[in-house]
Amino acid sequence: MIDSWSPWQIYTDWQPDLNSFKETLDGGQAFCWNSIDEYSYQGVVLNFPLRLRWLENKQVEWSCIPGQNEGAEKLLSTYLGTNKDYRAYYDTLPWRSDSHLKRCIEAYPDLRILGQPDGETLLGFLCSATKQIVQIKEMIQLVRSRFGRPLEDQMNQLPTWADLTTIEESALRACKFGFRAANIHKAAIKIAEEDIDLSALSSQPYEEAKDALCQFPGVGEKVADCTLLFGYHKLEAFPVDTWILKVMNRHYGLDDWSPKQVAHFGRIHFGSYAGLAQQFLFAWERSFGSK
DNA sequence: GGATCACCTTC
DNA sequence: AAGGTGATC
Repeated sequence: MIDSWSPWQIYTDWQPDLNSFKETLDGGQAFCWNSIDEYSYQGVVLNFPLRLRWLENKQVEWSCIPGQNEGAEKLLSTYLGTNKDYRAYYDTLPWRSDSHLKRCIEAYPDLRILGQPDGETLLGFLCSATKQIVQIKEMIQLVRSRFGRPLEDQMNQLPTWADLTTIEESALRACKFGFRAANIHKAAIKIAEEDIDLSALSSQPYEEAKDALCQFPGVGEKVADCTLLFGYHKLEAFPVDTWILKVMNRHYGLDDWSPKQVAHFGRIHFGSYAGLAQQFLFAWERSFGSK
């Protein structure tokens, strides 16, 4: 369709290198971005269709649907993290004494932790158990196109948790959700019946919010930590998945440590911004750590 | 408590 | 085997 996207606008608060740009949007924090070409992505966040592109001078530009400019700009400032002092975050990480972490940061110097809508983040990571990123994206895309509110140009909003109460488990299974369908259906019912306000968790401390999330079926420590890190911007969350177990084994000598033990080590070793460190380690291992 | 296994489906 | 969780022993 002609003219369905606004003119490109400069996003002034982030000037990433190309690797950091791609890894931030499409490195497993979010499952809604599809590449248009080597330098740009299109996706839908809440009810905002968005495009982001990277230019040679490290400038990032964005575009939305005409009429949504104001809302889109506000959303992006949360999503990409305006006024966050990443320099200060890096400074607290132990890269001075941790040469592997230093190497990971140098590979993705402008990597950011996204600030996604909480409900979308929870749904995404409820889909993530023993799935690869491409598969999670496919599941999310299917449920979006079949059950999400239609937006411009064949794009759809992700179903809300209220929407999900009306979607049968079998319909979710038909979206390739597998055994995750039951968890998601039950979580939706629980949210509705107990009148749970997911956004209220953001004002709670990390441990309390984590306990609350772990009450949902299908949410254990790893899914809770991912939701807290990418959906509530709680940077002390340190998700431990198979990649992080591998990292800790190979680069930190933690042989045969349990996920719980590794999570404890991570919080002690990396500190208040352990989740940011985790994302560097994760990104590096996936791209450069050989099998 | 810690270890083991089923759970859907696909690459 | 793939970005886990929950039930069972």
